Amino acid sequence: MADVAAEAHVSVKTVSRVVNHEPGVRPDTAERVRAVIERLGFRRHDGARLMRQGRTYTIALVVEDLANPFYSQVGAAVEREARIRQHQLITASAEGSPSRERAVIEALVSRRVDGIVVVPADESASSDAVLEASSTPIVYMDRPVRGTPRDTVLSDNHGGVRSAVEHLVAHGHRSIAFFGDDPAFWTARQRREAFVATHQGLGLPGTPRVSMGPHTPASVQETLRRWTDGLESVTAVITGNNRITLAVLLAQRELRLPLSLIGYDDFELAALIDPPVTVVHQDPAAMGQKAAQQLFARLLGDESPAQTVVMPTRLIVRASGVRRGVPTR
Amino acid sequence: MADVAAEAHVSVKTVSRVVNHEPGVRPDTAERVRAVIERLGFRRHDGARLMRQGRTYTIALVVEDLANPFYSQVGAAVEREARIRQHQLITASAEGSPSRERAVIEALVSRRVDGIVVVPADESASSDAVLEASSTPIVYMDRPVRGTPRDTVLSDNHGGVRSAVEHLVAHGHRSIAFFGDDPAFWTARQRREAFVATHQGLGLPGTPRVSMGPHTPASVQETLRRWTDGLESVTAVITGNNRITLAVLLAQRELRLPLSLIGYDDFELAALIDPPVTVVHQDPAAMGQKAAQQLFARLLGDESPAQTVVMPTRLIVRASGVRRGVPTR
DNA sequence: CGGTGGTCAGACAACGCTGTCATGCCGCCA
DNA sequence: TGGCGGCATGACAGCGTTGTCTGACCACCG
Repeated sequence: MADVAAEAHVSVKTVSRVVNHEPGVRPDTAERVRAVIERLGFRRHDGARLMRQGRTYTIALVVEDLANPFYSQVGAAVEREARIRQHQLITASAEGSPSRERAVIEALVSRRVDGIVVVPADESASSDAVLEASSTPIVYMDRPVRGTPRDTVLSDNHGGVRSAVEHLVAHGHRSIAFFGDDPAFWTARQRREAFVATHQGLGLPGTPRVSMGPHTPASVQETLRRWTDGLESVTAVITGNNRITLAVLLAQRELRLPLSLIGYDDFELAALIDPPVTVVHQDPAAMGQKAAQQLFARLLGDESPAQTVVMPTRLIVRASGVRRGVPTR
Repeated sequence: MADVAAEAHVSVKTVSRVVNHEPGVRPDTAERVRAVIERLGFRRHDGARLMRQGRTYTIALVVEDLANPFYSQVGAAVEREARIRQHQLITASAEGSPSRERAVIEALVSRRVDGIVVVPADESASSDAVLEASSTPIVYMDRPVRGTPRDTVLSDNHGGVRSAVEHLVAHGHRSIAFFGDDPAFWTARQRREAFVATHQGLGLPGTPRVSMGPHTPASVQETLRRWTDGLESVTAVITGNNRITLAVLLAQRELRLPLSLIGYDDFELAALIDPPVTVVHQDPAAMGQKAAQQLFARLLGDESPAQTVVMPTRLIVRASGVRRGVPTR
């Protein structure tokens, strides 16, 4: 900027004014400055600018794994909201490790990002102190966190599972089982509880059959074999996430079981599997958008108490939920 | 930092030394400073630090759409490389628009990111001047760009298509058609050319049947109907990307065509479709990793001439490639 | 013709940190 | 006892901007 100023025989401040379209520069002066800027290929150094202004116009997204479609859709949505508001997005993976997540968040705070959206690795509010000290706004997604209340965007796990159970029951199923993810995950526990509650609420016979992860394809197959072996055979299965849906589909094909199935999370080509798979759809893009909007509201000075939003799920009915199972009697 | 210095009765420079683990501070002094830092919740302001040092320890990735699995895998790989090297990653979508891409790149250059990985929207080197002036290293991915030679990481489109054609021919197919994407895309043109060349190279009868995009499900279905109607019916189809594979699968199901199929790009659950879909797999993670590595080599001072790397593809053989088609005679 | 107000432009400090150089102190040796 | 070297620490400038304040100049009015 100093170079431009010298070349154009003006002060740096005037160059600054021109660059930022500030008023109070005579058109001919501005033109002269612009010409020099063009000639010298000058670009304002945003780092310096933002330092002066105290804001970085940058937000961050911390997730487990960017390649996971759920997170990548969240990422795309958050990036979009950021771009609309002239902010940049830093994305970072914590790879599911709470300690790495903490380190990542601290690094982001050191960079003075304006705010952070996090899908937390666990429920310990391990970065609370840092966030507090720096008063960096944060929005948690998908899973709540203990400690200081913060803005949180969750998915309606309970409603999603309930809609799945109800759908199966409406199609005549009475013997429904649930494959959940590792109960270390909050969402997995939520979905399990929802399954058990709905199972009992609807007065289905017997104890709810539940198998929680971590699963392997072999363990899923083994469990499935056990459940379909005998008089009280399961006729329908609900899965707790994407990966498990895949495992169940494979096992089912292997064992030639005509089970009904409802998967949690929609997936590409679910419609092309035979039979097309009915799923509980959470809308990651909507969740990401909502989280980003919450964050930006805070950045604009919203001081209201922390808020938890529960996003609805939607049952996408395809063919796999209808009765076609092994008769129970 | 000044606050800490005052509180600990030392100079800011000493605080700086402690924060950065520089030698030349007496242990007891360091300890006192650390205590104050802890008490005050001080965090070094990386923006200021990086400004002083001239590097931002930040790289950027510019793609079309973060939610697209191809790009999200690239993103995850690039982020990983960045994290390993203590850099942050800014991700940005250009949504396929060259002008937006240009704006995005200019913004990144203004932020003085240390380097950029781009999947370019088109072949016009529209950001050349800016990159040149700022001497920001850039690596192009998936598609080359005209203008100044730059590091580029491509996929072996020719080899991928050739392996697909050869696989089909090996299974007795003689009448193979190709559905490509919009020829505005460099990769689409590459794959088309590869198809035509291989078709002729192997001495397959007739003119190669090719349909280029943009496609709609309806247009795909119509074309497919035409090609399978009559004596010279097509028995196998090769698709030019993911989306087209999906469209063909749907059309095929609709029309009840027992076509063989090889898709470009692997996709989740390709193994679960009936029959499981044989695909040409490009490895987005490997491409992203390679691109990031190239970029970091430049950041470390590698001054060698721009380099183009072509990453191999792999044919993942499932069932859909074998002969099962309508007899040609 | 002096005063007033408006327009354009520049000087200067500051954002928070670090690189460079200077300083003070201590111990050691001749 | 004077000189020297090494260690711990600090003063200061500067990274590239922008906010604030000041100043020069001009036009206009009474």
